[in-house]
Amino acid sequence: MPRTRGRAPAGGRAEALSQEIVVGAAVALLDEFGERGFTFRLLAERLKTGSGALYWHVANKDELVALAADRVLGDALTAAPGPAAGAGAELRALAIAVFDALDRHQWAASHVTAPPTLANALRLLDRIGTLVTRTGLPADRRFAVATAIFYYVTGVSAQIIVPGPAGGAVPSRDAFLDQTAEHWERLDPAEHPFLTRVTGDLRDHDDRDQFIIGLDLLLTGLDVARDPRPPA
Amino acid sequence: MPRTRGRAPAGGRAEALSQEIVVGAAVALLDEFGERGFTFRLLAERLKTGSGALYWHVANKDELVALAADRVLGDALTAAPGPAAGAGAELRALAIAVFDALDRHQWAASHVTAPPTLANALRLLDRIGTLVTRTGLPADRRFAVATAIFYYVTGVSAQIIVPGPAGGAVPSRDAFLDQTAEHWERLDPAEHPFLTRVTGDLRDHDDRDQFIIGLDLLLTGLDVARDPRPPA
DNA sequence: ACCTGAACACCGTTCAAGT
DNA sequence: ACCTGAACACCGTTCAAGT
Repeated sequence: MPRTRGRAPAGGRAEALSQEIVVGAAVALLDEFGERGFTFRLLAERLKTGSGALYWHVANKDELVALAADRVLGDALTAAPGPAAGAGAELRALAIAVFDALDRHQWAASHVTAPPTLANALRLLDRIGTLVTRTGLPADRRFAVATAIFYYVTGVSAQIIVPGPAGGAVPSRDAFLDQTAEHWERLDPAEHPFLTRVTGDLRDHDDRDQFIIGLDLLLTGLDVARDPRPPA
Repeated sequence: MPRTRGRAPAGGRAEALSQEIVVGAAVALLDEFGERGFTFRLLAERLKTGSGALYWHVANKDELVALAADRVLGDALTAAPGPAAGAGAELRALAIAVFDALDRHQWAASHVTAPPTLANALRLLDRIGTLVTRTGLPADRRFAVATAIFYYVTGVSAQIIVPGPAGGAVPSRDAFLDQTAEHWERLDPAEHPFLTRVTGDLRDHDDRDQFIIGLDLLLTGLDVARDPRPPA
């Protein structure tokens, strides 16, 4: 039972404020209004408190958003499936679980920084490193490879998951892709020989599949690094 | 010769404003003061104009920063070395040139979005796609692989290159790493079996090398995808 | 120890007015 | 067509005062 020292909370709030409550409310508002629409005033209102009160629980807005993003990572870790057939498969499932969690909270990906210092980012890197170890990779390469996978997951997710304008409003991803594809089609084929030929792929592609394709390239590379075969 | 219609520019500015001049000044100020310290007022002052004048040349601050980031990508493209021995080697050199350019302008990486719409981002993806084509990868996989490499380069760069506080002030990356390593050392080895064993690697690692290690994993994966060998 | 809410310093953007 | 600069609406953060 949480001790409630000092004055009882005002308004309708049942519990005293805590960092956990503040971060939880921040996640909800970031989901709802996006990073743009998320303000301390709004958060204070939602928590029925003064905006100054928040500074008792977090140092500033940057720290709060970082903590909110770390909580999203925590969701991914608990959502990730358990032991699978082989460390490689488990690594793949973990990475996809993180992508999916970040996709559900589009503002979050760009706030996961490296090297990790927050609790769930640390857990994630540790789990990746443990799985990399289990693939049999020599000890002197484990840190670099684990970090590379961590960077891929968070960095590429942030690149793919562009935080659409508002939370609920989806201004049609298809419309955006169509518009971009038309733009590419109007380019000069002499200057853009590749792009002018792949507009069909652009229209059809799926973001999650794209993430997985790159991930599989990376994991294949890991496989080769672990067990190099002589050139044919 | 640029036509200068209307009133001659005030103050000491020799030329009329243009989007090119505005973006150039924005890059300089972003380098100097970081994204935090970069304001339209400061930019207007630097250009000896009113802050409202900037809105004649760019729609808003977001667009201006995106254009500034795209210019950094342009630098990378002109800096990238020419034809190398093999498409794979050229791909690798191009990716590293982009990383280096983004490293020189730490605010830029997180503002390169996908799918690309700005001029230099389009050039970069086209160049990557052309090189991927030259490796001999079948047509139906080129788009996905080229995009994966593009995402890796921009996304992982953004993750690795954390925009230090101010522009010139370097609050010692080593100090930060030391501090993080100490943090990891204090973790419970039962909960973090991997991290507590790699603090040495953390202290010693080089960001650019890390980028390249992941890149090489990816390119190895591409190599295998292009020319799959039967399992041993 | 924790909360309140007004006050401060600042910022992006707009716009009527100029040339 | 392009620039000026004041004005508007808003925001993160601080802090004296409360309990």
